[in-house]
Amino acid sequence: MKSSFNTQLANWLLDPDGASSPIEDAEVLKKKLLKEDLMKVYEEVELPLVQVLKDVEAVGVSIDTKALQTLSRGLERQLTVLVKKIYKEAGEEFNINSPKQLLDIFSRKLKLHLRSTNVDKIAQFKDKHPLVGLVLQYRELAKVRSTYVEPLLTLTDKGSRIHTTFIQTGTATGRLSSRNPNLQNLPKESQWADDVRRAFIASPGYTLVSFDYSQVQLRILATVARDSRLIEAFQNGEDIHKLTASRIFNVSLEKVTPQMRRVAKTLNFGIVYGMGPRALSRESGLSFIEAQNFIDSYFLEFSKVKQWQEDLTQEVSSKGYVTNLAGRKRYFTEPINFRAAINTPIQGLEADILKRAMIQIHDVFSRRKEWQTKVRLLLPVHDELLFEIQNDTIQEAVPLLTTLMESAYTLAVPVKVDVKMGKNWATLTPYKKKA
DNA sequence: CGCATACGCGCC
DNA sequence: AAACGGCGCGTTTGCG
Repeated sequence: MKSSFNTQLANWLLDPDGASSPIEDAEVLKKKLLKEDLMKVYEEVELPLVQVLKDVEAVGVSIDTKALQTLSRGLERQLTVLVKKIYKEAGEEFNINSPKQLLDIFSRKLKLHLRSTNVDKIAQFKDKHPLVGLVLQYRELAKVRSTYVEPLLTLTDKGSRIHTTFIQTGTATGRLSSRNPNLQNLPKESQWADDVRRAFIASPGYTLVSFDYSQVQLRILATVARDSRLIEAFQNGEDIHKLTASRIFNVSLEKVTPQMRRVAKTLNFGIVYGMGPRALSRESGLSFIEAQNFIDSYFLEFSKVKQWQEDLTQEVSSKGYVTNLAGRKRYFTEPINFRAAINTPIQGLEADILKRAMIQIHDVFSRRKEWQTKVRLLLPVHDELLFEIQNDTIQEAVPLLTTLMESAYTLAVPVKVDVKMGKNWATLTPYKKKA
């Protein structure tokens, strides 16, 4: 089979931010890929992934359009009621969707002089005036309807399946993105999440099975920072957030309260993003000083992580780029965003792990003709793969898929996958191996 | 009038 | 005063 050189992939790998002008000539691009040590990730990951994604797009996800239509009508009705209430409370009609007009209303009617109307800023004033709560309710409903329910109904095909488009060359870190519709940002925790996700169903005779990499970014951090404490904790299957809590609060593991663990969890995830005290205090409710102290304690305890961050900022300053363990590369220009630089090798390797898993799985299952239609990849979501599997094949396929995902890439710590299954995407329950 | 931008918000 | 990384999208608003 003739496989022509993919210039789009090559251009993107050479400069995933798309800052420099694309080079057209394939021979020049090949030389550049070699020179920049990007040929491996091109040949082993991006090129084979093209066909995998095509297949995934073609399969699509089955949608319960009846459920969506019911949801749509319900939202419509409730929104009508809400709008009336809001106009009444405000004493006039205005465009609730306009932050500008909303600020004006808040200022004139509530004597609340704000510079932003986002939920974090205004939620605290819910008790002060009923209008605030009503507006937030309206926002939630309007968001669900206009961003999810209506577009999903529009984009579902005659066979009740929806086909997203994956953008393989759209992100700076190596992740995929999804559009028309974006199936990677469906509500999960909000009040309406289940109503939306219930509409994503398994084909008749199939079951949805999701495979989630467990704390993969922290496992990558442990690996790249070579932090022995983190590595040990993952090797021993310890509760990583509890461990962090114990260290930063300077108490024994048994004395860690749920509260302390929560802060530690925020911090653990934040570290990956280069989080500062301000962000931590905002996220956790701690004071700025407390947040600063916890970050200091964290770096005192996990000094290798601190060291890794410092080394990396050095490197990006001198070389002008960062790479991840898979060889993927991202250039930074002045002024360098060091937080992005810190996050890039972690988020990027996560993407490479998932991509390698997808390719591996595609290879294995396309070789087994009898399994081709029985195990279908429906959707990658950054650290998760959603499949639909024919009911009589689940017991056989799940362990194999789990193993393939867990062995897609070798880290300094075990790579673990959590499996859940169900008839729709809202009600997945942990997979239990049959005895 | 269409297009680009800002805002706000959903996910990992 | 401020900076927590990566996305896509609906709506409003300003610009040309």
